Amino acid sequence: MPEHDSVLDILFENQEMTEKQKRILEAAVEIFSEKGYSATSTNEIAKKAGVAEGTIFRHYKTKKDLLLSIIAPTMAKFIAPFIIRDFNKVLLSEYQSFEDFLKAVIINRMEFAKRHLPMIKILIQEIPFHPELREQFKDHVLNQVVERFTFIVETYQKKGEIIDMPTQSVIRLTASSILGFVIGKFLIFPESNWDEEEEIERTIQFILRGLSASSKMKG
Amino acid sequence: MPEHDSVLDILFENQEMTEKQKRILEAAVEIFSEKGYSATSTNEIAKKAGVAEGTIFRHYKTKKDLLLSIIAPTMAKFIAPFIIRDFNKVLLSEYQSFEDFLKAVIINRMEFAKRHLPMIKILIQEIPFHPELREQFKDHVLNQVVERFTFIVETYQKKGEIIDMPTQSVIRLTASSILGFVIGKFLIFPESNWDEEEEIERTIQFILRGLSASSKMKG
Amino acid sequence: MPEHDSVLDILFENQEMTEKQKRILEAAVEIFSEKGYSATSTNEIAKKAGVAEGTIFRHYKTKKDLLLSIIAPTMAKFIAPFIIRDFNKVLLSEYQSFEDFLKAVIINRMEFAKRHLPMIKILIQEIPFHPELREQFKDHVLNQVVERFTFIVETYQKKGEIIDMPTQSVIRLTASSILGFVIGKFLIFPESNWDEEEEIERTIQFILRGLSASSKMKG
Amino acid sequence: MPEHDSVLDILFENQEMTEKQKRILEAAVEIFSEKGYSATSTNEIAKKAGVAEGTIFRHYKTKKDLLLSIIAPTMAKFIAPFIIRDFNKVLLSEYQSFEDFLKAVIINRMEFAKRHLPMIKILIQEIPFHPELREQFKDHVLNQVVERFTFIVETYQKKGEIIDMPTQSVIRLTASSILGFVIGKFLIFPESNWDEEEEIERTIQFILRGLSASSKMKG
DNA sequence: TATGAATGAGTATTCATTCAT
DNA sequence: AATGAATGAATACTCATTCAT
Repeated sequence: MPEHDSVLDILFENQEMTEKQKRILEAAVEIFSEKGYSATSTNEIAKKAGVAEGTIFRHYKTKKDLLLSIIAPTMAKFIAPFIIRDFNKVLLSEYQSFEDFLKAVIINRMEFAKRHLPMIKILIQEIPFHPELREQFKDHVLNQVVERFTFIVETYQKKGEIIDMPTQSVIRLTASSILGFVIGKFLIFPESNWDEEEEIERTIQFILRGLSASSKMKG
Repeated sequence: MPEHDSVLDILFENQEMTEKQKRILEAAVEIFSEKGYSATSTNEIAKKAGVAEGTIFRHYKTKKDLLLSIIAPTMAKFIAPFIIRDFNKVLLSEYQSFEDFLKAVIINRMEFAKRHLPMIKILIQEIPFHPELREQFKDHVLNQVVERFTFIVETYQKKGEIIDMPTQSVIRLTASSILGFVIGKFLIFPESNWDEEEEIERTIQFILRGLSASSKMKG
Repeated sequence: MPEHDSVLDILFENQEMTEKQKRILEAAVEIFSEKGYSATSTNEIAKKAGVAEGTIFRHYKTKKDLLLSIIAPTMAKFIAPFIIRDFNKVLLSEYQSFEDFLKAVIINRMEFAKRHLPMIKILIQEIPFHPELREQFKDHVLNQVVERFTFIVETYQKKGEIIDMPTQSVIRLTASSILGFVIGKFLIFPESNWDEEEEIERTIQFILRGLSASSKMKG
Repeated sequence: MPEHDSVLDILFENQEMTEKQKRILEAAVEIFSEKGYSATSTNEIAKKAGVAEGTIFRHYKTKKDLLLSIIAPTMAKFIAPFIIRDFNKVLLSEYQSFEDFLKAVIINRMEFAKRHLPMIKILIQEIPFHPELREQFKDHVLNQVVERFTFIVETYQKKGEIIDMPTQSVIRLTASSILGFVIGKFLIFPESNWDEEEEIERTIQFILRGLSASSKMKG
């Protein structure tokens, strides 16, 4: 939140960028997220950015390069909070219960997703079509998240707060619920007016109950 | 399920189609699902189908027409089981508990999704970019599903089997969990070998616990 | 000289070509030879040929392909007379002296070069810049020519009609003199009016004397 | 031969040039000779020269200007030895026979061509495509050479050392043989290892015999 | 003098679509 | 019903050149 506070702040950080380059990124994010990467022409981006088409290629060697320069930092920033040093120590000392921890994480990352919605949309839409992005996503996002959360999940499993289940499954179910909310609210029904706070609360409670060890459901 | 049992059966039903037309659909589904609609050229489809490019346009006025002729029947067939007459009556008489019902639905539709994976993938990928598809999806899929399930959900809510929560939220959370599984297993990690049955069971139990009215989580 | 007698006949032979394809070749040959391959735009070719730019690429995958489809047959036809069966036998029985033979060859190939001047010009201009063309030229033209002529040259060397010198040098010196004439007359000074027949005769006599074994020049 | 001994010395002479300007010329010569003028981009030259693209245009108004600044001095230097004052007097007093004279000239200019090969290559390749260069070449090179040599050739013709033939033809045949050697050895087969000295000697003897008046070839 | 961001015209090539056969 | 040649608009990208710094 320093000098710039655009939706694109995470793309601008630590970079010397000309005004035009910023405008190109801005336009690209907007159109990519609206029509998809493939259906977007560089001509269109140039027009919206108010620059000559050639200018795009002075800054990004190819159209794909432009896509990557949007997606890569978005992925990086998305998991940034998880890869601080002593992640586990901090968390375990800071949050008393799994519920507290989960709430904090969900709300925090949901804020991030909401703020950077167009980039998240691009990310979700394009990953399936670009193998190298898929690899990057698996290596730098999924694996990192699983790695960081394993200890946390196991800790609360030992405490009996959450059910005995492979960490991967815990994460999958949790992520599904959250992404389901984000995608539904912001991407599928952007115009309908949900009571956002209440829906978030419902989602969190759903996850907590779903993972709770307390009541045996089967028999 | 009659004479043909291709992955595309649901596209062929009730239609007189020439051999070439079928091959076109087949090729289109495969390439659309691999590279996305926009990134696919009709030339490519023609080549894979082994027909002349002109032949595609004899059967489908435009490339978009071809896309619709894949997506529309897929949406229709996906909700087909829900729009039979006396849906509620049948269900309530057939399944003793919400769990039974939910299991049946999930397993049935998951089978469908698995079988018709490429079409499902196209559906998911393209809906965000085509407003008319989005409308169609809302009107013919979401609304239908919500409508059909409202009575069911309310019934089990009254019985105390599931928590008191707007039907829409129940459906959203349920659908998120299921789609999260399908997308994760088949689209993001097609090569990794999950224990499919066990993961399905975990997903179902997660949903059931998450929706269970039994244990009060918040104090 | 069958049904077609265009300058391009050697490019059309044995091919089913549409009228437009022929016009494309015609235009390409003309402009390539005037401005060089690199300085020629496909747009320009299309305009001169009276076709849409896309039509070029329906027939030739790339601009380079178009170039090759001009150069390859030209090289092939240029050496065609030399790779008939029993080349040596025919020659030795047909021509009494080396002079007769040389005259026949020179006049014949000079006719060819004159007739197909634009293609020859393209060939000469572009070979230095396309390694694969250079290879093709060495393998399919130079080597073939050297191979075919070795026996002939040796025969006349034994008879004492031509000087004792490596075949390659004999061919180099002969070719230089002929090409020097062709290039000078047709490519460098196309407008000046030489007495063609007399210059050809001078060139031939120059070669014959230059290769004659008779008079010892040194001492 | 003074302070600088680069291949480009003839381009640098009599000029104040910045280091960067020299590097630009150097890069241009190298790339032009490798890929041809048209196929070379100023960007590429700038990169190889290690300067900004704008710098090229500070020194040469256009890309063509850059080409001319290479070709013009090369042509000038090539004929420089011929346009000294009292050219004929010097020659006739210095060389006893036509053979001596021819040998001296050939070896001297061949040295020049060898040393400045890339420029010679550019010259040969580009002259056909630039009318103004062609004019310059005719006026400042060909005509000069013919003019200077006429008296020499006629002198030796009178002495009976060389055959009776128009000076232009004598020059053409001589030049063809020499250029044929240079182009063959350095441009077409740069990698093959000819016995250079011997081939030069063969070429000279070929020319001398070819031009000799001694033996009447035609009966 | 030198830079390098910026440009707009131009490049080869691809595209969805048409149409005569 | 099917072809495939043909199209012209659009595509991503390159070019020589300009200009403010």
